[in-house]
Amino acid sequence: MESLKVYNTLSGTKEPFVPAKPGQVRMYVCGPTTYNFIHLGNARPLVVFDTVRRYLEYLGFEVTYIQNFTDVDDKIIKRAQEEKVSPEELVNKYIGEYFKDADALNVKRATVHPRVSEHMSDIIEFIGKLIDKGVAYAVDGDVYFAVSCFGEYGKLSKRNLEDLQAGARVEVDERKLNPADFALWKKAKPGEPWWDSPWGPGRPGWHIECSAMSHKYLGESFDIHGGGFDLIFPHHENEIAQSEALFGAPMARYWMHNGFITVNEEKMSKSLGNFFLVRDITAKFSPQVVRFYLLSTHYRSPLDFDDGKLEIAGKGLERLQTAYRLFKEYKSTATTGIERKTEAENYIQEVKGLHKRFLEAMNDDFNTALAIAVLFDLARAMNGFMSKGIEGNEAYKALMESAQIYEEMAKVLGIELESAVEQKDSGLVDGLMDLIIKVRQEARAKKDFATADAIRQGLKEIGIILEDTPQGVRWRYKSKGD
RNA sequence: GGUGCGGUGGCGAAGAGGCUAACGCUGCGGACUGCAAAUCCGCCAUCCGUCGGUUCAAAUCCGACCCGCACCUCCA
Repeated sequence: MESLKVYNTLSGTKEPFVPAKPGQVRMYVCGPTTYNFIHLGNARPLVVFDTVRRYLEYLGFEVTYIQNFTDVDDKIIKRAQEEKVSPEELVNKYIGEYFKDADALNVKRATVHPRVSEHMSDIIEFIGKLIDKGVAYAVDGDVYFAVSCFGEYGKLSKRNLEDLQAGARVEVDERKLNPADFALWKKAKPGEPWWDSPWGPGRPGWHIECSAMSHKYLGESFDIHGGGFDLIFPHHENEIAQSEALFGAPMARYWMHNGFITVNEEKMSKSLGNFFLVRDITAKFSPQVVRFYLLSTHYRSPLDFDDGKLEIAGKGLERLQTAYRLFKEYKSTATTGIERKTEAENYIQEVKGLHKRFLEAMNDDFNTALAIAVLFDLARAMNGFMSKGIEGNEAYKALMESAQIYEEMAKVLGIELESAVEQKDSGLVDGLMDLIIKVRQEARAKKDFATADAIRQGLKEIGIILEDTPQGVRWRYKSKGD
């Protein structure tokens, strides 16, 4: 089987994935600027790279995962002034809120979540070294990186300095040596937060934080650097310039970029104002559905958002969860019967084939859309096997094995197989339901279908679904969308 | 203007030289059922933006064109 391949923005091709240190993966993902709740566009890289991480861990790599918080920034200052709170308060609030959303989406915590405000000395030191190296210069309190000193500038975004100048939409600052030079340190303006530095009071430019912090936690050269497509230029291009000019080594071996979420085919962004907060979406749909939806398209493709798409995702996820629920029931009521060894063996062969297809999908640049398709195939295989009423030891073992593989796959994708509304809370409810079902069964036995249907309908209205199956009566809580 | 990505059934979405073009939703037919639901079985693109070309063979490669999107400015 082909081993893992990763699309590298730097080369524009899929490359075999080989980390610098065998068995270990060091990755850095650009995190949000914490001045608001996160929106769906922010959520995509979280879920995508969390899935990348989960798969790498599944493959047995030890993953060091760093995700920063940009907590020093113009927009934060502005927002803090508007809300009449200090930038610190604002940032702490939204970092707390960030974790609520990320946790709900099943995004694992990073190994470290470094914050700019807590790494000022690292950043200042980094800038100092760039000046010493002669690739950065200070001009009355500001410090700029001299792009012309870095010969490979533009290699990530595939542009050269001439192109950039031709397309420049920003007014030229006469103090810069080259119009494309970018700020490493910005002189403090009145009323803004500032830190002391050798160049006077000020604060870091946007790009330097990632160079300084990734260096601190992952070293001069690490394996994967991830983020959204829109960070390729200028953010990641500038990070490369800073880090590689200083260390002379490739900053990251693989650069991965996720596509955008669009709304009516237009990019969802804060500046366009067409964004949807994760918080507002999860008020209508379960966070699990949101995660499932985000993974249902390959991470590099654009993904259009509207409620209808989430409804469809919800139905799909429910199908997967139903299969798992049926398995749990089968497991608890499994009986011994006639051995059907051939069927069991055929089944397990099919399951193994599906498992292989799942790995192939994930190995092909984390093709979660295909991986999910395999999950559907496995769900159907399990349902089919169970519905045949095959019994006996071999069948039981085969089904247990398939369910274990099913669980593994779901875990790699971070998808919960047990619906959030599934928790059968107390014995009291179970007892009451047994009683109600018994009464209804008596009505059915007497062909009093009016009563039976009224009970079923009534339960539905309070959120409980009854199903009369050949195997008996089943009940479950209604999920969002039912 | 420069750079990059994409156009696959009613919808969403995989596939990137050669099995009947996955998978999900929807729809239709069947099994099961008092009915409903769930589940299972089957059907639904002679065709992959358009026009040419390469090839024994193309949705997949090449060229031109049309359309959409993104980046070049803060943005995931």
